[in-house]
Amino acid sequence: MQKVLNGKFLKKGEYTRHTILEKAFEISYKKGYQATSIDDIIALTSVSKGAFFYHFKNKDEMGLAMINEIMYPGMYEALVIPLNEDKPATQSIYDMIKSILMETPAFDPQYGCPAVNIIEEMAPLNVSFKKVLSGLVNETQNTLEKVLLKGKEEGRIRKELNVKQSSMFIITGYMGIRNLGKLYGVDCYQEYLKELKRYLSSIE
Amino acid sequence: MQKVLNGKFLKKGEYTRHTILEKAFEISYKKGYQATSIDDIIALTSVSKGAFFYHFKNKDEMGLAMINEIMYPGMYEALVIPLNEDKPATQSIYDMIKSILMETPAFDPQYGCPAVNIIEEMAPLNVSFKKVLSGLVNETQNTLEKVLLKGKEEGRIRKELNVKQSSMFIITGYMGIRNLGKLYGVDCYQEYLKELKRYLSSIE
DNA sequence: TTTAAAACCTACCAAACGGTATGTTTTTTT
DNA sequence: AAAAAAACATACCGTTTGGTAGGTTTTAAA
Repeated sequence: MQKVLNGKFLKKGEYTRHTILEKAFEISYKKGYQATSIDDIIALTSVSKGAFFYHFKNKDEMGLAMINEIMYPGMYEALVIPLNEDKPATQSIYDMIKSILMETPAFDPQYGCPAVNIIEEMAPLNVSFKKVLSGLVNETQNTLEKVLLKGKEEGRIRKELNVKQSSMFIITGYMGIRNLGKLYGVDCYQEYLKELKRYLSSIE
Repeated sequence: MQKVLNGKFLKKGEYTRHTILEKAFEISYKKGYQATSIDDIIALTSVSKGAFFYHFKNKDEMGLAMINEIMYPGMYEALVIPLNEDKPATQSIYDMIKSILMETPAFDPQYGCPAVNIIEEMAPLNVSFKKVLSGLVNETQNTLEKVLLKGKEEGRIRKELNVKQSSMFIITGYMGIRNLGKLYGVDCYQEYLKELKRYLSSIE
């Protein structure tokens, strides 16, 4: 019991489990989830196949754990926390999206957004993935809605605005630009952000 | 020389080649490109593996042919042609997107859009795919730009609007809603379309 | 210090994968 | 009708895949 992660002490087993998930996240972000083999993962972790299957009863259980234990907290840090800062609603949303797009070194435009990728790939194929990913998107949309609603109350956003509709529209834009970025790189991020700003000012 | 396709007479070889591409398109739309095996395809076409490799020297060459010979014409029919109808710009764009989303029986919300799917999956992994898919998106964006420009000239769209920016924003929205639809189905299409209409009226 | 549980390792397996080699049939040209 | 080219079929191959069996080491509780 001497391994440390984020200031927490972990049992050895918990630590290896977590590194497996982290490495699986890294590889599947670039190669896709299905194309990432268990052999790929254990090669990068220098953990044996026996250890892998001690912690996860099959690949998909690992994949679900990866979403819950790596991507969920990552989404929280990149999205929920910044949106709770005390700024005008539209500014807060714009800054958050710009920050995710331009200032997250772990994300490479050519590989898009891990969450978007795995939705695209796995939601149609596996109901368990679909459920847990729906939960993740629900949370981000709820957070956006709250910000827009608060903006309304502060009189900074149009009273007639349908916040559910608008927050969904913002999310689809983000998902789309992450996809387009795979073709055109950061250049198209800039143009997207400009038009996003225009859209946001249109709801003020 | 008696096989007929779209009113054209095809040599037998050309016909089988085309059916291979069509079936490959069908399966890979639902399973993903990489997860679709050659055995899957030949099982559905009742064509032998020898025939497959007579027509394509490997799987990726088939995949590229599938994009060029199936998806490209499909994009043309669903996008370019409708946008050239004589309507006000924003109306034309809205109708086209609504039609693709709601009135294309071959597309199932849970499986998204074939073009978006294969961009997401293959653009980061294979430069040949990236190139041909960039071409496809370029053409759709150019078509959108032309429509917006024409709308400007007719005085129906704001003079200050950056058409490149706006057309890209519209495309990212479409890509995103196709992704979100995998989680929430047609229900979210409706809400997206409402906000799209709001956005389009904001550029008038 | 003993003991039991947790954590891990090695070697293996059947199925599926993309692709090839070699031959046969069908179609077209001469 | 003969010859050549196009179009296909069958059987196979090496590799990779997710997963298992069975034993060994490491850690923590008694």
